[in-house]
Amino acid sequence: MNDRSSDTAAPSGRDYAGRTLSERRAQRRKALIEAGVVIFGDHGFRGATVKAICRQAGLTERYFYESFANSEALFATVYKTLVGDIEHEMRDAVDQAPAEAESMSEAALRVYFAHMARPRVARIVLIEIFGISTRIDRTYRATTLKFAELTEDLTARLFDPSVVNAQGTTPRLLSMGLVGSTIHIAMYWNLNGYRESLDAVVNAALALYRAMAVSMVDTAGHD
Amino acid sequence: MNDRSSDTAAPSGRDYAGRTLSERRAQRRKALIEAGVVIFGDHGFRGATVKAICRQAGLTERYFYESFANSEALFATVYKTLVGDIEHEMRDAVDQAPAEAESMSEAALRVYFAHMARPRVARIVLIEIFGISTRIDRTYRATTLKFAELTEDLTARLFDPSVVNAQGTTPRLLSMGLVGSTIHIAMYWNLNGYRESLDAVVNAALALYRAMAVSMVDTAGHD
DNA sequence: GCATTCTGACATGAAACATTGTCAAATCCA
DNA sequence: TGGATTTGACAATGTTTCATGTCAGAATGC
Repeated sequence: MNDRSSDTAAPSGRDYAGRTLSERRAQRRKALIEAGVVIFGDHGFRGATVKAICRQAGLTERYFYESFANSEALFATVYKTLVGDIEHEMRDAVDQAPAEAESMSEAALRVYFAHMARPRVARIVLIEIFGISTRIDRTYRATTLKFAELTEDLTARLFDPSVVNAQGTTPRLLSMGLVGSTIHIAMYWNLNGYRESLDAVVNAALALYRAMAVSMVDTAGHD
Repeated sequence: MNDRSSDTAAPSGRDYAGRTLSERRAQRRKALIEAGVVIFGDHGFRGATVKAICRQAGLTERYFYESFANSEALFATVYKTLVGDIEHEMRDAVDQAPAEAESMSEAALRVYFAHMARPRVARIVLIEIFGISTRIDRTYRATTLKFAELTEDLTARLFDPSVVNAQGTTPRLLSMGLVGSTIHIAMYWNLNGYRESLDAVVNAALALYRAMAVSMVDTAGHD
């Protein structure tokens, strides 16, 4: 359902314009992904046509189906590419930050919101991802889980199991809640026209993480 | 763009089957909204056809266009109806709860998650709402804002402006974050097959509200 | 009872798109 | 250079669905 390796074309696979077949294919595929960011980001998934994407990529429809089975497959790839880049950059920022939960969290959040400041990326990652298909919904769930796990890694000590169980809830639900607060602040930021500064949204998201930390420490201390 | 009052039909508007014209129209409209919950909830917005909705409602296509300009208009009405019911019931629960922030918050959250326990409602309100059109996106933003304001009303004292400004953020962003954490816990609950109990998700959401409250009080006290 | 209106089943037209196919020009390699 | 392949532009086909139209029969008020 995702990508295609070979299909209608190329019985021989010789060079063309100084590039091998696989190089040409990879380049076209990359162009389609970048065009997908533009078209999906500007018109949404529903408003995007294969023709418009190919036009943006400077390719014709035939090459679309060389790399992707349909526009949903391209969308899934676009989404995974964007999220993968963000995750990678976030992990780098965490590694380079002082080894302390607050600094690491702030570094990660700053990277996240810097990406969400790009309207096309924000629209794809925050809005368009929903309601396309159950398959894509599963991709979203998996992605969110990964970020929740990242959150749990970062702040593992905040979610002392005994404390958590005493409150009658689970660390997974709490970290999903924190991830959701971050996502939603970004969503509001985008839908409301980016009126707030980057610092403001980073601090708001961070305040919730900090509050959760403080709350946990307090609860543990008073027991 | 939303609903229609009169159109192709009825130059006279006499009774039929013991009901006036407006009564019949209202009944058909209601049937369409209820059918919309089923069809949109089971197949999503993209997977829903006017024909399927009419079939579910026990009506023919003509009566669809009597009440709605297109399926997007029906979806908007379905969404507003569902959210309006939830909001109404939440406010009732808050009014009947002990006049104390934690009890009121818990009462409201319990109502919210009780509704989100219905898969069709959850899918429409949490998933399908996104990416249909910019108009619907605005509806979502307005709805979320209303819930953020409700949160702010409930916990006004938690968001002492001086405290908040000292943290370099705004109460609106914080309340949006809290609303987002609640929404996202519900989304996870739904996408993950409702594995957790109602109490567990209510407590997880409540923990974040409580944490924010504790954090604010602490910060204010230490200044 | 009867002309009129309402209803439901189905037909029809129109538009948008995805996907495949055609073909001439560009490019390669031998 | 010449045969083969790759590319790009565009046509063609088929499907889907919306939105409206048609029409016979049911129900109404007078």
